[in-house]
Amino acid sequence: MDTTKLIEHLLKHVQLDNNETETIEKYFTSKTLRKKEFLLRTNEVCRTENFILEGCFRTYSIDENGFERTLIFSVESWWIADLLSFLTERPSSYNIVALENAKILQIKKNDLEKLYLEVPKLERYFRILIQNAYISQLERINQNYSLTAEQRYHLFIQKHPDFVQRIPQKHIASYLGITPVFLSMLRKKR
Amino acid sequence: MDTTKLIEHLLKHVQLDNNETETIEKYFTSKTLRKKEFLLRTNEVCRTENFILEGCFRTYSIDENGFERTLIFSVESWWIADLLSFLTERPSSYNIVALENAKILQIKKNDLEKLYLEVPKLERYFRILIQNAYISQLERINQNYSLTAEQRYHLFIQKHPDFVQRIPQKHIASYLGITPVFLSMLRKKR
DNA sequence: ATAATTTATTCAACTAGTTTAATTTTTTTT
DNA sequence: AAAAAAAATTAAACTAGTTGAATAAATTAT
Repeated sequence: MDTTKLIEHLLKHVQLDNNETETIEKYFTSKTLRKKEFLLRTNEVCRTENFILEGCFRTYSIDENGFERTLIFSVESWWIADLLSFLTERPSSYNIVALENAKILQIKKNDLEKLYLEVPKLERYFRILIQNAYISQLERINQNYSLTAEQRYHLFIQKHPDFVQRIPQKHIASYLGITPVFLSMLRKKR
Repeated sequence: MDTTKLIEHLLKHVQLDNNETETIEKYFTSKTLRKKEFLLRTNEVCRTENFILEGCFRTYSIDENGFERTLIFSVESWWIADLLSFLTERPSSYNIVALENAKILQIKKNDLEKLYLEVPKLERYFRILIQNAYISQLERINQNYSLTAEQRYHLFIQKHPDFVQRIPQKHIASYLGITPVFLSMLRKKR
């Protein structure tokens, strides 16, 4: 199991000695998923925090009319889980699906709690990570309100040029909160 | 300076002994603001994390057409700051204004960093807090996409019945991402 | 208390984005 | 390589929410 990418990422935010990195490594197991395979389905409990080594995931919900709402795209070196379900051990209201063949590292809730006790610096690591995630969510809410769909689309391709290649348009539309039809119209304009 | 409310809130999430609570208390200063006074203005750096003892605040941005977008309402026992500006020490793009006379406890960035070293449990405390905030932001994004303005309004008054009393309608409209005119039309419907 | 200012309401014309459905293009499967 | 399935495009009718402007109601200041 190759945890290099994970350790590298941890080291970007906190200092760790060899003992600590070894302790950390022991708690993770690796898993591969094929394209279209689900990491989590609605009504299941999200049992693991997952660090993406390879591949790309989509987190989405399904509303009462059966429409999908994409909330998050996640790629290499990001963490992915339904935090609410993971923390509360209650059924999730989200789906997480692999958009490409993928490889991840997983840690269970109990193990993460143990790990926090053994390597308290990880409290800091995750605090920083979630702070950043929170900040960008807030910015996203701000932009959803103040920008038109067209502006949001151009901002998206500018911020995530790689996603545009990797991810089907209809999912990008559902991330932007518009219909695939309207996205297609916007693209035609230029 | 009365830090009871702060300590009570901390104790809900982490265990602290008397030494620790005393250490914590020393780092905070208290401040009062009158209604309409600003805690933070666009282009200023957000120097403090603020714990609300009394009163109600509104965090908003102003778009290129001069329209206000309300992102957060915050009341007693919540933390309030522009996290991005606070962490990066760069100018904020948000305004934070008191909607009522208010009393807060403040801690500066350097002091908070010191405090994290002295009382590492606070890393955990803030991690948990921000996790929760992140989760509710994500839910909010989800709802903004899947619900109509009318549904969002009814959800809002159901979730925050107190806010409806305390906060002018036009701010609630700007929080919901609609015009005051349209909110007024929705209210008329029932 | 009165005047001045801000906030909320109402209405009608308007527009950004949706819906439905048919057609074309691309991707996946065999 | 062909067939099947999924994704993207196009067009036209539609609707949720906006805009602007005028009026009424509620707050704030003098």
